[in-house]
Amino acid sequence: MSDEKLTPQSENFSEWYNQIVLRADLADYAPVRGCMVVKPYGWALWENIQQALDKRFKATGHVNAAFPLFIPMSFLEKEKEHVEGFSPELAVVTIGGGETLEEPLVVRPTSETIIGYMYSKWIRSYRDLPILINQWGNVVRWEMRTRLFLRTLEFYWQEGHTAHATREEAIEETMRMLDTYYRFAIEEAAVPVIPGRKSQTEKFAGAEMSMTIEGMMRDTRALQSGTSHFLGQNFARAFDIRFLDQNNELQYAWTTSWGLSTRFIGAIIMTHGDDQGLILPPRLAPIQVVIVPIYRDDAERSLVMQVVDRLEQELREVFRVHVDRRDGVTPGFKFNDWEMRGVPLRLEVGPKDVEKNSVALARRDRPGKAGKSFVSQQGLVQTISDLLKEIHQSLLDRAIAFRDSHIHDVKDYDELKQVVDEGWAFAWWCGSAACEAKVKEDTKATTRCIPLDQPGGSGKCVVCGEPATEKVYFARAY
RNA sequence: CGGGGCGUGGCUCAGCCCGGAUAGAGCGCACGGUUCGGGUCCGUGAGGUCGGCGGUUCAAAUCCGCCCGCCCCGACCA
Repeated sequence: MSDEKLTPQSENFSEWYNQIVLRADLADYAPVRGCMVVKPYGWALWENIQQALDKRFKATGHVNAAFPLFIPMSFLEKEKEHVEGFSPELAVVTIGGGETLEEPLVVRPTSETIIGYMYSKWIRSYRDLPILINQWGNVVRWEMRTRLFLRTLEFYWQEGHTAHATREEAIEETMRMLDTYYRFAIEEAAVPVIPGRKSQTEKFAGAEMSMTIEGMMRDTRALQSGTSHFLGQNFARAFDIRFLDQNNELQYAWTTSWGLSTRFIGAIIMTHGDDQGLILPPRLAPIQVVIVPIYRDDAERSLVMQVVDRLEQELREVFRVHVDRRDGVTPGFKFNDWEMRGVPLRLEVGPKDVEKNSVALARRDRPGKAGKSFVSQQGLVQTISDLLKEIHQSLLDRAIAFRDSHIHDVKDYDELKQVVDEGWAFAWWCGSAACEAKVKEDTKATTRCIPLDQPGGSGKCVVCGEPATEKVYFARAY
């Protein structure tokens, strides 16, 4: 499977990424340009992401539903910014059943329009609000350049769409879902994203305000890892989503939408991975503990397997466990193989362990001997449980340390230009699109977000020197 | 869409410039043995009409034309 060494991150980060996706068995290239096949191991990871998020959505009062893949072209055209933003990347169906369609159907690039249409049918009274619906599905955006997980023509995601009676409530929802993503990223994936607001140029097509969680990858480039949009009344007006309020007055609803996609798998890979391969955060890893039996001959084998089988039964109750029963490959090969696949914890059982009632544990976040320990078979569930928590924390700590050491509080424009080559710049910004554009032209860096966490006070825009009240991150992004 | 690179067994590539007879290697795969606490070793074997179409030629993986696809860099983007 993985016979050769990975290209080191430092040598060619893109190449490292591509190799890891293929060799860790997460996904493969599909026969259609820009499309991917998510392989079972990658899909298992996505399923764990889905479960973790879905639980959080349900806990905040949301329900799931499913809307059609096809959307009438005219729907997209009802919201001006929306159609302008998406029309260049639409896949359009013009023939169905051998006949030219009266109206072309677009394969959904996102579902605000069709859901907006349905909401206008469903909403009559303030008593019908709020509507809090999420959908797990796939969408298509005809991108120029694609990369597995990061940008594919078709991708899997969830999109939440809510409608509210008041502006305040919709904004509250927008922020709640941003916080949901933020906590998911930190608590489940150990990915220390920064929550903040998108600039007007970077916001979602059709939104009044877009919130984002931005992650720093190990090449210091930024990855937008999840978004939550306050759509104002834009889509309500376009689709006539109106209701009678308590005073019997007709009002437009306030809507939000929020999404997180399979791109997040890319975030996990590029936040934690090292030159040995993938490192998966314990709470999301499809396999949390892999057991590698070690033996020389049939006699040792049966001895060892007895213990392995017993431990498997015991651990299976609590963890996602896999026993590597492959014969004909050496333990050393298996070690490397599972490290490539990012399994957070490896458990080795050999003849010596059978004798001493012990096992060897090797943690993925600390390569080599440093991460290896020998522990008793007694109380193993607790030992492993503690260790997995520790691994989660150490992954998070490491990622935070990396992120913070590559964020530079820049004082002037020269420093900004220098810094964005190998990090993020944190700077005062006046909010003008012209200053944003200048930075982009000079450095290829864009504003990533205006973080919620602001130092307060005011300063001078790093580009034009005009008064500024907010600080923003500038970085090169995926 | 602009710039660059590439398409030869499953993978990575050699061969192409300078056309010539059964198209090679390493890895992987199958079988047998050997090994097994950090990517074992040996043997045997299966597997490719060289991206597609057309042209030149006695003869094309090799030369010419068109097309298709992929990767990297840019513009666009979850």
